[in-house]
Amino acid sequence: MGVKAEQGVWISLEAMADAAECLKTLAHPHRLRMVEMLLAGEYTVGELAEACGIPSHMASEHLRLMKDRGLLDSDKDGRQVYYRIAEDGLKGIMRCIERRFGGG
Amino acid sequence: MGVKAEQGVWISLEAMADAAECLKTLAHPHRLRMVEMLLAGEYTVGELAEACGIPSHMASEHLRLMKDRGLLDSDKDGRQVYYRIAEDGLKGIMRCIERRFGGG
DNA sequence: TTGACATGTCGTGATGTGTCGATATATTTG
DNA sequence: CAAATATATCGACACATCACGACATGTCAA
Repeated sequence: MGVKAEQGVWISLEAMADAAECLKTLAHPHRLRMVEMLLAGEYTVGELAEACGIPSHMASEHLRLMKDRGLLDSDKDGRQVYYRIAEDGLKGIMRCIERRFGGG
Repeated sequence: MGVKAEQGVWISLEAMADAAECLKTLAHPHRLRMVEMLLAGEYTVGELAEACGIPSHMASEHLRLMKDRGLLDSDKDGRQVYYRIAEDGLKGIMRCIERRFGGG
């Protein structure tokens, strides 16, 4: 007990606040599902909404939140809007989630 | 645009809810700092509190939250309490965070 | 036993978040 | 133009979260 490694320098609390905001944005079952899907390809608001079982105007709000925080980006095509991953780090996080929570 | 991979089966929304709860628990700068430290060794409530710059009774609340949700465990030694990592998956998540937010 | 110390618990007020219905905007089709 | 469709926005409400002070518990040492 009390055994600790020799390390005195940690990630700054400011960086941890950024990381926390990113995790908080991700920490919702529907948003996680959307990110999971978008890591595999592009989807419209309606497709993402249907996969989550929610009305599309709610999907739109989740997507806007993630876009505002830099996680996603979007392209308009006619009256549809395609979203895609903008933050590269999401791939690694989702891999961790799949390892721990997937196929169980 | 509209290019998507051939995949029809995602992690269940129930599993995503579990993952979301885990991420939400982690999504706080002080809790992230605590987890980062505990991945390197064992620390007492007071040591973790000082590293975060918060009173120890607040550190105690964060630690209880993470323990209640299965992320941490603790051992009492006299009047001190040592916390340690209980959830193996935290290692991978923290590695992602260090890659993306560390040293920058 | 008394006091100091480490940790934990409780109640509260401020702030943030999720959900939903109603409505708005933009685009295509007839 | 009018109707239908896809997406976005607004306002309101319930609910969760956070930081904090006050207080409680347990442990050690004099």
